Amino acid sequence: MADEAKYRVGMVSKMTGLSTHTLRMWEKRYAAVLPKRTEAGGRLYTDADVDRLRLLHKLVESGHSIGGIARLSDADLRHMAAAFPIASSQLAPRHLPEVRERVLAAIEHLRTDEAEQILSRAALSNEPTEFLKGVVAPILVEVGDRWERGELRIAHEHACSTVMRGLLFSLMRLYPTNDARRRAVIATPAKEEHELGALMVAMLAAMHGWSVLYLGPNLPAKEIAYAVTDTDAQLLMLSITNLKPKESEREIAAIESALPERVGILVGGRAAKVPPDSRAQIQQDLALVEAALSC
Amino acid sequence: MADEAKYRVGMVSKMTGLSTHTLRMWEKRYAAVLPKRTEAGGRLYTDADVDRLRLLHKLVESGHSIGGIARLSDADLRHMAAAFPIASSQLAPRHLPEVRERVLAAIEHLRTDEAEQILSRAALSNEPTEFLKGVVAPILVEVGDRWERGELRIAHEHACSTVMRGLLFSLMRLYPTNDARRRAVIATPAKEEHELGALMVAMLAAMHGWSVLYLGPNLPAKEIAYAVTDTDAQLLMLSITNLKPKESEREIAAIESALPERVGILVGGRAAKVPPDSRAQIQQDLALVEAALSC
DNA sequence: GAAACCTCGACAAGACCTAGACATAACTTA
DNA sequence: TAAGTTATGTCTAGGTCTTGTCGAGGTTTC
Repeated sequence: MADEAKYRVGMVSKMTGLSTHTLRMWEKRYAAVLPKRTEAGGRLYTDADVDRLRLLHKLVESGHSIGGIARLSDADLRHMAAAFPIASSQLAPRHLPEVRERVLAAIEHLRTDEAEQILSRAALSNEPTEFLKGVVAPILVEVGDRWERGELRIAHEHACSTVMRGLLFSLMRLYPTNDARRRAVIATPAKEEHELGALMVAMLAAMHGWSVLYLGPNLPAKEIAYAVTDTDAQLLMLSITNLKPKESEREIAAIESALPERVGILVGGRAAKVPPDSRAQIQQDLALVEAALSC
Repeated sequence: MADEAKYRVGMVSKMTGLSTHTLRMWEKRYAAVLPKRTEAGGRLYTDADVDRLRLLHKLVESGHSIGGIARLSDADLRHMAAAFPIASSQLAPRHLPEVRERVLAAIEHLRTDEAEQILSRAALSNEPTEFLKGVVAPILVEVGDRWERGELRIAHEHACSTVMRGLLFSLMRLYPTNDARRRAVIATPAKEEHELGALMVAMLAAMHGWSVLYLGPNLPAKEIAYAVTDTDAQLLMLSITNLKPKESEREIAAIESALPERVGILVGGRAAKVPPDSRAQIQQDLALVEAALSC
């Protein structure tokens, strides 16, 4: 259905912006695409052909010579196009929905470098909280959903997590923390493997001048308590997205009982649940987390 | 499909900021790069050429004379470029054992920011392979050992992994890859959670100009195969440190059977084990991995 | 029958090629 | 210190190659 040859040359000309002359020349001289023919000899292009021609057009406009790139594989072309994003198309993607779309498209094709590039730019040209709430979180949710619907694979989910992890980590380091008085420990309790929420929070905390000790996912209660005590931290932040309510309560109770009174505890994430008598606060909304951090 | 030289001199001029005159002169007088030619005699540069020219340009701008550096190897150039900004500040401890000691001490006190700082400096003032073999790997081993001896806790191990992960990730991004021809997928098979070996290899690959798709740990065979096929990669690198021999063999066999012939497979890590009739190569030594990557 | 296509050959603008001259700055040597 | 040498980027001139566009003459599609 999709690989049916259906477009004639005039149509393709309108679709790609290349003249029919040019289309024929690119075929004759460089074999850029080799469309099927009707019995009478008329050219019939597929969707794939059109995509390829668009790509070639874009690359030629950005300075490549058609003779040099016409015979490269589609994959190579896409890769080259990703390497020249600055040229015309993506100067400053400030519009968050567009950023999301483009990142998702890149993830879908496993082009992590492209995703990283778009994300880094967007991160720098947007308010950090907005960026987290409007780009990072929605993308993670969307990728998760699409995976559950079978539209994406585990490989995509891994690629996405990896990109986000690296990005958040780098962003976190943008904020040099010298404030010894405000130290926060951030981690994920035992059995909770999902660390991206914790990373987002870590970034927010670093941004607000906290000195962050980020310990990553899946850490036993004892260890978390030890880290907090040893570093004399004032705040412990936990992220819980996949635990059962019982597990969540148990872990938090265990951590809490091992901590000195003065330590604040902030728990976030979809599956956060604290025991009834706990002093730990649940805070789902990133903006509220931020508010808590800035005081 | 293999060795695509695709940029003509005008394009390269735009990419590097050097005039076409200068490009030709550097070639004629100093053989700085020796691009392939079209049948008609036109220059055709590869991505590697462009990278090299960028490097040379940078070094020339920072005071070196082109005649003096034009014939040096890529590795030497990169080394010079990395060493240059640090040379003046001499803050960086060059002595690797000292770096190790200081990082370990920082980890012991959960001072991750300090560990990061020392590591970043050391990374920039040393040959990457040396850095990996002399600092990153030994520290990971040492932390593991001390943990087993009860001298360090899980929290330390987590903190250490987190720091290293972030560091390797950032270092990987230092090498922008425009080379569409050499694509590598790097991951860890199902059940293998230990990703730091894979990250080290990913960094090496990026350094050698490979375009790296890093997928992280614990990925099922099908997914790995899908990613390789979908991205048209030439090389798959796996790291296996904690699997049982049987598991290792099973996973690799599964991956291998789902891959096209042309894809090279390189397996590293303490617990790497391949089935007897496999075409996958085992390579434990980072220097040898590097050798495999540079050809 | 008009519009859309086909092939082939021609053409002009611009990108490139080589070779050699030149200007400037840095370094050597008398 | 002055003069000579070397290193290096830029320019010109004359010729070749690349590539988009046109037109002529004929065929297919609607």
